[in-house]
Amino acid sequence: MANIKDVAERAGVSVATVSRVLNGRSPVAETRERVLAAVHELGYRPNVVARSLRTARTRTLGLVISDLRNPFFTELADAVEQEARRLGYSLIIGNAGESPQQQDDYIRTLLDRRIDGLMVSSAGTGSEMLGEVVASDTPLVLLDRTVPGIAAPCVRAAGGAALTDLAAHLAALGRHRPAVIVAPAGTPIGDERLELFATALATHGIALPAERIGSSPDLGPGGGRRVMRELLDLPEPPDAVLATDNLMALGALDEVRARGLRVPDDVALVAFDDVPWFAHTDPPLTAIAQPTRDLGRAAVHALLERIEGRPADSVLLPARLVVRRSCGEGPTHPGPSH
Amino acid sequence: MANIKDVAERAGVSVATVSRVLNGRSPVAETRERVLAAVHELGYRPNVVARSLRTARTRTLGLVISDLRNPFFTELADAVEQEARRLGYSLIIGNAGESPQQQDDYIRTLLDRRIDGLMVSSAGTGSEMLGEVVASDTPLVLLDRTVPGIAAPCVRAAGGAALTDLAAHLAALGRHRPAVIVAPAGTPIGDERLELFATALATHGIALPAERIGSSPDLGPGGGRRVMRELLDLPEPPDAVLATDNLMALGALDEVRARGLRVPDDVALVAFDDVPWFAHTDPPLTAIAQPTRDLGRAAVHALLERIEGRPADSVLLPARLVVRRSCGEGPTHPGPSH
DNA sequence: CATGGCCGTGTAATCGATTACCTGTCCCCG
DNA sequence: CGGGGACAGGTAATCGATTACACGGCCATG
Repeated sequence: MANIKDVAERAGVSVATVSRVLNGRSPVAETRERVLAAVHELGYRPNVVARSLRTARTRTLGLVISDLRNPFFTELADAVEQEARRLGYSLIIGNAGESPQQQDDYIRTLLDRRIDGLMVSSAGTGSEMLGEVVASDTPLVLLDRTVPGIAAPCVRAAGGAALTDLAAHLAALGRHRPAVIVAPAGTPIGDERLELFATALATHGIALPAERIGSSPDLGPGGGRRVMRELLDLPEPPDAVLATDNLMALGALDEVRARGLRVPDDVALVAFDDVPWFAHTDPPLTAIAQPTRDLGRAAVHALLERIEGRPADSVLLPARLVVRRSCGEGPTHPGPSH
Repeated sequence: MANIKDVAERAGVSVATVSRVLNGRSPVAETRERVLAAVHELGYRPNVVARSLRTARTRTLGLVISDLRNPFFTELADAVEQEARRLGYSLIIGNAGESPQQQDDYIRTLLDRRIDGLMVSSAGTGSEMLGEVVASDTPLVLLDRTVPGIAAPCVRAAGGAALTDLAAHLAALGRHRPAVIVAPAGTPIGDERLELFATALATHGIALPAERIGSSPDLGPGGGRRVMRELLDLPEPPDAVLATDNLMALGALDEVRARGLRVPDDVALVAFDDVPWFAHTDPPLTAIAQPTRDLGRAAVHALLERIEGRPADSVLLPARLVVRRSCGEGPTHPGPSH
């Protein structure tokens, strides 16, 4: 593969001149033409590895997400990737698979590659690598999930308004025994959603007792199903369940159907995170939709601010309630009317 | 951030010795200890950019896929990423969004970054960049989709057996007016699936006339829905539809429901590509499942063979039919019995 | 006791770019 | 007509690693 020296020789100039032409500096028209011709004839492309070594910038961002197979994170990653690319950056996506160990592994790799900035949607709790990121001066932005003790801007959705709407929705439908399926206590975002929901319910005089708060360390469908089983086995089973993750909601739905029960007749079901598929499940699921693509874009922008040396603030974007049919009453929907 | 020179100074040795210790070459125990101590105290990590410049290897692979938001490709990407990481490689995922132009853009970027090898699940047809990849001697493996005229091993699923099973399944259920929703003619993989299916149907004496072969350049739900509309508007509408992509199947399902028709009562629906959500749609969809994770692993292995200078063969892994309820009869399934 | 080989380690070239600094030309103006 | 400034473009240092080659010390062997 041709390098800058080959181009210089063919154009009869020095490497410095070639570099200047390609980076839009001084040279005069005639020289410039010769260089560009040589570049074209040789099919020359600058070696970004060498360039990065010299300039100490890689024009690459890192994104570590909790679970690539979770459609919420997929869409987030897609949005981040598009925005990064639009701004001239490449993106390396790291998949932590909800394991803090794997997450640290990946952050390590990304730091080694000297990425210009890092976005992390943190898996689980305590990760010493995040501390190292801050110590290494690599610009960092947290995405979707905050991490206590880490001084970095966080971009996420504010669920308050949507959860208030949801509480009102459930109250209006006469559901008075709500339950929640959350990530284990200690996960900042789970705790927050739980608290906001409980507060919203309280304004309608509805309680959320501890036994109707179920959690599982497995954030996939399996975990959701197991928690739903426990909830349904309660002496006073819930008449409405909010799952704080879309995959857990799916598992919960499985358990309901496996028992021959029906949503929403026997129990209402709501998911946090709206994903396209929820419109096609049986029944279509009411969900709290995060502004996923906006979150991705905002994260990239915040990160670029930090990369360029400016401070960046945390960003909170509002989530909203999308009512379908899984609570007993939905919008008139062009679907089969059974 | 500390570099190799800092380590050398602190350990009282030369940079060469440090490099040798870290790469497991000669040095003697005592020197080695001093070096490792210095590495540890300084928190030294080798600069992979500099290393790559020198060694001309980046230990990074590229994967360009057609659409990150399509769950089939997501799972594929996830499998590829895990296997690559297991073998000590990083992965840069590029999202072509079904646009050949964007695909070429991304391939260009990846070549510029001097990735060690490239996997491409090609969007659409004719891409001159793929030719350039071959010309640049960058190891290349095609994934899921072949590209005529490109001499590279291709890893994909063989749909023959599954499509034969499907034809038998439909025949047994008395469906005699099948239709197909495919990508536009010319897309190698679409054509192939179509042909295999037609052949399989023929052995049961079932015809697949041209008017029941619908295609759309839009491979998302929108395209699927539009094609399904045309099919249902036929004077003799089909009683079974195979969509060769999971998102198109989803759009098709939408159209059926929007008309107040029912699956499978009014029309059977089958999707190529099984994704977890199909078990939760209304009704659960019968699908042809590709061995997605195996495909991802095989692609990485084939690519590494080529990177290490050995030839690599194309790989064909069998797909299989997963029967659910969208053709009118499914396995006893723990679901609501309505 | 001299010589040769081996082993551990240092010196310096190298990868391919960017860029500070210097040189040489040309032109303008006093 | 000479001096200075502007500007094009060349020379060489630099980024941080790897690695070919050289060197010196030690041991073994003739």
